[in-house]
Amino acid sequence: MENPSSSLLSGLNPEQLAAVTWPPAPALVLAGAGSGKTRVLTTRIAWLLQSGQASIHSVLAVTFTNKAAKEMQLRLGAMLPIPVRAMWLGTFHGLCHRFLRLHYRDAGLPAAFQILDSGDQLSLIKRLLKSLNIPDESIAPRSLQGFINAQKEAGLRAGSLDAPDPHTQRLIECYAAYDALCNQEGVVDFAELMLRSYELLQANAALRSHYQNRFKHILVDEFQDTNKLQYAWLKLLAGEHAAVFAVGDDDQSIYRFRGAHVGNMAALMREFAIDEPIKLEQNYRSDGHILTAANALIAHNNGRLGKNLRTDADAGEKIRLLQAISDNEEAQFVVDEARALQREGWDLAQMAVLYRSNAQSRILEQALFRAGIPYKIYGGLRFYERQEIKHALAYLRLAVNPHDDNALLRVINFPTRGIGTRTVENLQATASAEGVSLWQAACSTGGKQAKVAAFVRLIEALQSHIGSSNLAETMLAVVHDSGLMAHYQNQKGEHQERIDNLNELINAAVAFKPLESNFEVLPENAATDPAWPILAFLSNAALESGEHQALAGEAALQLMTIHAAKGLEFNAVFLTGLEEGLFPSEYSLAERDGLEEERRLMYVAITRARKRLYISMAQQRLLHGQTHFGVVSRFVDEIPAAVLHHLSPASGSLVAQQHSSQRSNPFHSRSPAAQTPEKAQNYAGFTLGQNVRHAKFGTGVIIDAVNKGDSAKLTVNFGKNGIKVLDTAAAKLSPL
DNA sequence: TTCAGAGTGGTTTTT
DNA sequence: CCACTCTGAA
Repeated sequence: MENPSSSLLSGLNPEQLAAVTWPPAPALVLAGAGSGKTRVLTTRIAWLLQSGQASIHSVLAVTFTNKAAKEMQLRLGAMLPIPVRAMWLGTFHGLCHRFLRLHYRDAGLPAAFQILDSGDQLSLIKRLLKSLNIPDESIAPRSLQGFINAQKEAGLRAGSLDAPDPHTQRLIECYAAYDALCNQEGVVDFAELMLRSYELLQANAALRSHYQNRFKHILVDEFQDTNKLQYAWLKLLAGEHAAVFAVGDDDQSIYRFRGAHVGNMAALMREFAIDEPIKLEQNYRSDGHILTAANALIAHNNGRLGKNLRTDADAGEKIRLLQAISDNEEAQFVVDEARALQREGWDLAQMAVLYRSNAQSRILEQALFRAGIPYKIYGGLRFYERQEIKHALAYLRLAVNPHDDNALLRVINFPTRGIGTRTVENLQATASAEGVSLWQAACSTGGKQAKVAAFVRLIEALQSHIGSSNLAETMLAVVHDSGLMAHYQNQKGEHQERIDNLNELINAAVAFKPLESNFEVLPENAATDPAWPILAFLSNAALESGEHQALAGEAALQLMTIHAAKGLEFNAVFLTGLEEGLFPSEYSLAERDGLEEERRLMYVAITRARKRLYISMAQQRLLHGQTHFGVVSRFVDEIPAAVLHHLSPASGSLVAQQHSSQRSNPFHSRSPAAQTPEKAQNYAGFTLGQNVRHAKFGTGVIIDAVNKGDSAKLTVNFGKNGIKVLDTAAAKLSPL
């Protein structure tokens, strides 16, 4: 009989197999672009569960984006019949949120605490600065926001900071005032979700040991993107015993500007005594020339952990390089080539146009629009960030947590109900004089002001709705009773989209699956508090506002920044705007190691392409209303000339002669069939997944076995000592 | 209170 | 160039 793990593990290359079946000890997997990183991560979880080494209770798996988390859930669910949603599998912020909902009391938070997204955070900061009489030119709201987030991401509270200069001193004071205000209003920003969780684990020994004992396996995706706080949180959760299994690629670290700390990879190796990372260097995505270019480019960086991608694919086509006279010509080139490829049978949805900054998209858009080529731009305004949606949610937030001043200010006069700046200022004065929230001030002065009183009654009506109806009915009431829907319906002009969005929000409330299935143990307020479904819905909206739903529909050319393209792949990629100053960006050159980060970005861009890669630049470009004259980016010079094919825009047909016949993707793993775990079979006294010790190779884990009469042939992964096949008749193996 | 016109500033982005 | 914020008049 075939052993149960074989179907799970079949099709893995030796490196992947070594990673998937690594014994329960800390490991760092250096996974190059297109090397099957997600597959390794999910297969390892499945293997740990199937071989009985772990239960879904003892695994924690963390990613950065909701997209990645969903992908893992999906794949895992396809491999094993398990209640995936109850697992601690999610984003850093999502898991911390779950933790804080469970332990809100210990964390010092109200049961109805709300999450601030970055827009909410910024408006709260503006309000704070105004109340402190600090003018914008003294401290810009955005810079304070950056300061606060950076401190939190480094795990630092205002009280523990020292000021090297008077300006920083002011910033620190504002930080302290900001935290106080958030506490007063019962709101937490994204970074606070992490920091509060970390501090709670650190301060509460009982809680800490509970979770440390619970999580035997901690798996981390995109580890190179973790910031210092996230790393500290992981370390605290891991305690002395958990097997931290981190997957990442230092060459794809492109988020330093928001706190990512590549140094965490070296720190992990040092602090968890990992001798050597496991390297996944076999690339299953790109043709040879493309990979050659990527390897050569990234070799210009210093301080890499060291990794070189290889492929079994053919060299494929050379990279096509165009120096256009102008940005218009560059855009026209993209249009012509995309059309030509489409005529050859390439799928439009499998082509992408990438650029360094969003500002570059406009001219491409115009050209595509004129040519009638369908396209889809990623990275626009997200659903939950649209103003009509934020307004509706603010009514809801106010209903569950009336002390949320941010929410009150957003909707007290929207739609306009005659409560102007003057009235609001009076409320703010009353509130700060009496040390109460705006809501309380509105309630107490409402008697004198009919308009304010009407607003108070509106919110109270919504509150009573919560007690008597379900989420969907409450949402319906919010959208209509607030006057929002009527407001957009009565306005002439372009408001149909907003109306559609509000209806879509009601649909989302109807379809919302309560978070209950995300908890094995429910928070204490979940069963008793009628507002719980609303809290769940609002949290979900804040944490998952980033999901750009891939629109199913007509095939469209994909336009996005290089950052947004990370993790994606396309048959053909147009990499545009390769000019000094633009890419690498002027900004980056001033920063320490900024150029290296830009080069990693270029590396990410190149490795998105499977079959065909175009690189283009414009000698003349209109930026901020001014014409810039650019020279070719140094990154182009760092690609070996042997893999480049220069195109000349004057030569008529730009499409090179070769036709690519392999459109279907010959590689790519078959997804292993769903597999029910079978009863552990006995192999000469051993079972799959069992940990064993060998005199010479140390401790390892059994990943495969075949019975052979009285003895058995065991395949054992000894971690850094490799994978060995041992005969129980000869080898001295003892159970651990 | 509201709306329209002047002014300003402008990487990358997830949660 | 364009999108967003602020200021002044109706």
